[in-house]
Amino acid sequence: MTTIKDVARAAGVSVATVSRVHNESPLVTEATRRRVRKVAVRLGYSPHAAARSLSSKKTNVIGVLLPDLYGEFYSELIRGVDQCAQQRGFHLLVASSHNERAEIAAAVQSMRGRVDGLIVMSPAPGAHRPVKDLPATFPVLLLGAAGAGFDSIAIANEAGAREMVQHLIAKGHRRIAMILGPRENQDAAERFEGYQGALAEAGIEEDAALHVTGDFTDTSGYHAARAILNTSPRATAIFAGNDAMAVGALGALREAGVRVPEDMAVAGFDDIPMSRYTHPPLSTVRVDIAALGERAAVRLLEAVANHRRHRARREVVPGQLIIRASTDSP
Amino acid sequence: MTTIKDVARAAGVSVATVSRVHNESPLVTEATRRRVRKVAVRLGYSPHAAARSLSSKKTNVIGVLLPDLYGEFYSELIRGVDQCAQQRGFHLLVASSHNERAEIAAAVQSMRGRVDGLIVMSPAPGAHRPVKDLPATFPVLLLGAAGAGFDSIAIANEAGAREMVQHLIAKGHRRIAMILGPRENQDAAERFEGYQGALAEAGIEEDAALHVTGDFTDTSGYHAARAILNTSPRATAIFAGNDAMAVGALGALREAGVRVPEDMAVAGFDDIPMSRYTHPPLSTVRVDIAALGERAAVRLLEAVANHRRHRARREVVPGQLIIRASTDSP
DNA sequence: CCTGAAAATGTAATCGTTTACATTCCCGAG
DNA sequence: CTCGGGAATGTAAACGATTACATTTTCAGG
Repeated sequence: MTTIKDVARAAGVSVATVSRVHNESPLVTEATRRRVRKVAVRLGYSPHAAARSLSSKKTNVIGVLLPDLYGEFYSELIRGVDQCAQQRGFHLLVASSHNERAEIAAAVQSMRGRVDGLIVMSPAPGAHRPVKDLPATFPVLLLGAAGAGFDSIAIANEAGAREMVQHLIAKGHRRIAMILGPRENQDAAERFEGYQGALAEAGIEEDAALHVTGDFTDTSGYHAARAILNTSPRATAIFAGNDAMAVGALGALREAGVRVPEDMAVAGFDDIPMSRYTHPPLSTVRVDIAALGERAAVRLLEAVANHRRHRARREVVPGQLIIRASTDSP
Repeated sequence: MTTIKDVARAAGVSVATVSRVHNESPLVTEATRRRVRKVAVRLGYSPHAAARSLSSKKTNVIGVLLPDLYGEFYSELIRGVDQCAQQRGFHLLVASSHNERAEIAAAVQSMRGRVDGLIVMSPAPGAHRPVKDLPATFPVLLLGAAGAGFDSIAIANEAGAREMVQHLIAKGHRRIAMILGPRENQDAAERFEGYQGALAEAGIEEDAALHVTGDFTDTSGYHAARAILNTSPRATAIFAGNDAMAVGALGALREAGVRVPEDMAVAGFDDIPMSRYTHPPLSTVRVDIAALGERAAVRLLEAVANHRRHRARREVVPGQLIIRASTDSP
């Protein structure tokens, strides 16, 4: 591998000059610059990132720590983050910490000296604890759960869920079942609160028999829907904690010969690409995940650039009600 | 930030000893080891990755270079790679190079000194060229396109497509349209070859009017299907170059009141999660993407471990025909 | 108690950059 | 022609680890 020294020697200059050329320093003659560039290309030189970041204390990498990597949600998120990062010359170090406190801590640890900042998506509330014993000046952006003193971006789960349930109520539904997300999952909990809020507002009393717990997978939605079909009096609408479960529910209903939306309305949350193509197309709450990721990256890189004197802010991005055929008639 | 020196001083040993403790060297007394560990924890020390990799010439990171990040394919791939990598203590540096030769080159360049090995997915044949001027010993695994002297893993596109078209022919179809993937995309080209092969075998002559080009997005599939509806005599089956386009096609057919599979059979390729839930469920060729990614990581890490004396191999993973309702009747 | 080899620890060079500081070069003003 | 001062370049000290090699400690065997 050619190093900066090789280039310096071959170009007849010092390493400092070569370094300056590569960092666009104005302190080099145009002639020297050209000569060095040419030699560098000829020798196939490219700076050694580790060495560079050791001495400059910048890695030009941001870490993305996710609870999982399964499904379109994370894929979109990464895409959004990458878009912004790449554009600003940053790389992405991705890690999934299967949601256990210890694993998050380990991941955070092992990223020290590897990244300039961290986007942490903590599904369970308080999972950002391990992040605490990073130096206070280390830029961290929390996605989902907020934490005092931390930058964060969250989805307006409660408001979105509330609006969707209000929509169902407006369509005349009274017995509205909900397929909950995993316990301990913050998004899931907030969406449930929105659901409860809408019912309370409308003076509809809750029936615990209509609350079925899933785990955000389509399979769990399938089973949940079957359970809901056995309620009596039977529910007339299902609000699923996310689209994947709603899709599973649609499958169960089709199998059971239950017509959607005539016999049972179904709504989801997330607006994954697939929702447009289910049969019938799924009403849902859209959150532009890629945009969310991009925004997260922007905010984080801001913090990275400032380092000092950076006030942490909390930001909530609203969802948008998308009404499709699956909730269309009363 | 605490460095190894701080720990050494506080523990009353030399930096070498601290380093040895962290690297599980057997050359330390149990007593010293414990003492150092304790101090390290107390000071919140964790080794600086850049420094470590500068001197040890190992980064414990593998790079994943993808043409894009949109859609479940890449998400699954990353998941598979991460699973293996994480388990072996490696991190993942993800980058998308929007498919242009120059960008790939830039990405490869900027990864020098950052990663121990590279998984490169090159959609266009020959896109691995920029990889060439890495030192010959640098571990690279090509995904998709093969290259002489490179390790590679590819999907059996041609065989899979051929089998699917054979299936359609067996169902009695003669006028089978194909929605092609982007020109220049290797997977797309191979799938087209499989299609042509199956037709030729069956003695069916090709009709260029039945070849519509898309770009692997559902939207392009939608438009392609509309074009296909206007062919005359009208095709009775559509083989889409991937599932996303097949899904788009299904949308167009539903809009046009064309029944699937009675009036028009539809098949795809990839078996994305959504295929199970379309209406009707989509026949497709399954490729276990996550497994593919995992396999890629295994192969790459093997090469990383060996470094020298590593024979490059080419590996092809077969697809599996998944017949669902969308191609069920003649 | 001594000896010497093995075990434990320490010293210092090294990895490839960046960058503060020192040096040299160049050129216009006097 | 000399001088001064900015511009261009060079020198060498970091950065924080790893690791040959050197040194000290330990301890079994005589």
